[in-house]
Amino acid sequence: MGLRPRPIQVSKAYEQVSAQLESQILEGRLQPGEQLPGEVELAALFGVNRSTVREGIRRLESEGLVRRSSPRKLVVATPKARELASRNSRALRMLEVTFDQLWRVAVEIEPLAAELAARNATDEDVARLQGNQTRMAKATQARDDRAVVRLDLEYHSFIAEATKNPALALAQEPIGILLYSGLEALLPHLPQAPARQLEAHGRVIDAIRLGDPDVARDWTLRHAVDFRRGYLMAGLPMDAPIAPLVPAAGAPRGPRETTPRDA
Amino acid sequence: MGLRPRPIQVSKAYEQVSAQLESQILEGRLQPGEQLPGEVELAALFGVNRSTVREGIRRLESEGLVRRSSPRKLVVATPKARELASRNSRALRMLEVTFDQLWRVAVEIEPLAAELAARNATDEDVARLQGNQTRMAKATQARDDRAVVRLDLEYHSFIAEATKNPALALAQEPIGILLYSGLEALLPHLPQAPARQLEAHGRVIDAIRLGDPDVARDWTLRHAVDFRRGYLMAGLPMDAPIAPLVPAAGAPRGPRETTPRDA
DNA sequence: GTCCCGATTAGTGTCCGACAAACCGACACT
DNA sequence: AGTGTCGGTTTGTCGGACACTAATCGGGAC
Repeated sequence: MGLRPRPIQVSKAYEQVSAQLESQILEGRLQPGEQLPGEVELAALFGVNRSTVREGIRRLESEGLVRRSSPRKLVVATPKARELASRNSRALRMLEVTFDQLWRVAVEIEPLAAELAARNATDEDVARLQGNQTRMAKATQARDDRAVVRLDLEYHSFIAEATKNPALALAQEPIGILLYSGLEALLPHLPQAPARQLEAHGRVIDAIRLGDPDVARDWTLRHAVDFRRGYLMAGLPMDAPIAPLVPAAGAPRGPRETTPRDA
Repeated sequence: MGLRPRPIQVSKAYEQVSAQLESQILEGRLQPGEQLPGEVELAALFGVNRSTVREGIRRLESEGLVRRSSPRKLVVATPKARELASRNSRALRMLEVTFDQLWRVAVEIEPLAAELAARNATDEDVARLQGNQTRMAKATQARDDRAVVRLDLEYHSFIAEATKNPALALAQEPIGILLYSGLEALLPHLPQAPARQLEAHGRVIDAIRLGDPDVARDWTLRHAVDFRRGYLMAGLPMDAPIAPLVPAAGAPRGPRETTPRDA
């Protein structure tokens, strides 16, 4: 029959605490920067024990809705894009997303990001990008693969920020983080890759500095296509998870039970 | 001077608990589906109090890395795309993203999503989309604005899922959720909007069913452009936050202090 | 032997009380 | 003015306790 039993859920007290605080924040009754009462006072207000309040607060903290400005002060905050990005990329890694899946999205988003960066970047953004480029040149010359990867990730992050578009940053960063981590596997096979990358970055940065969206877009697209080609040439698999969840080496594959104890 | 003090951070015990468990999960030593020991046992293993363990677990729970399959069983899990999406869209709302910012990203991503859906959708995906379309037709005829919005969000969510590309879904869903919530403000001004939407959806769904990526992409692009035009025609602001953080009606705007208590 | 039902047990949710350490603000001192 | 000291406040952590419920087990009915 038409009976559709919504799964009943007993609401634990600590969930109600975080839920209530959350809705107060989302409704704007508690505005970012505002300070919350201490744990004891909160406990009194909600009529629960301090331990319960603490568990509720942990959740809000981990979601970035509140933050400790100092160990004593709990203030309402807006989630930071960077933290969201890293959480999202972690999730993607766990979902065992493939290079191909990531690339398909990146090849559409990154050119847009470059375009918007060219439209909206501040002088400061440009300066940061140029600083990145300088360091990248050094790392390239020194053949420091690890630094190259790190700086590449930083470059993409700077671009995302320069767009002044949080929606874009949120969509792009997790993908960029994961995709360009794949660079690490690529570099040993393609010694010339960093040099090509350096040039592409340079062109894009110039275009951004000059406020030329079309050139920025174009070179970013080329860069992405080039990256894929490099990945193919290196013989790396497009359809395998970027960072497969390695089963603990030597451990039996069967469903292990309860404990993380095997030290 | 050149002194660059790295911000010193004391690591609380509950943070170490969640951090250790998290890294065990990310390294694959604890695999999804695996069950964790009870709180008491964990407390013993880590050599801390149960309360401390609980606070650590709250964090992992809220990040979707662990989940309670039954109230008694705590199992390792992979974060669910839907939950990530809602958290991300909440964050975007708090960042006061504008219609224009959202739309610029959506207009690039959604056509891609439609294309990939046309390539990868299963029969089941198509059936779900058709079910959505049927209900949308009813809601349109009944002029039930609320239902139209809800079904539109569902439509976009189904498309995202049909792509079989988690990276895309993660990038698209938060934006779609927020952008098409704007539909609610639009409908009263444009009575003909639902009908146009219905047609566009129908075309896209047909293209997906027939496995025609180009048509799916094309109609989705048209739909997005149309949406923007409608928004403009309705005289709605493109540069204002989609969902401004409303200060509680009638409340003084000054920086309120500590309490959420005014019931 | 299998199946169902009640008793048992284990584990979570919540509370209480306590204490050390850190933090913050104020005050005294040089 | 700048610095040291001090005391109250708040957090982080602990140990213990108890109710309630889900899983488990044992026993009786078939």
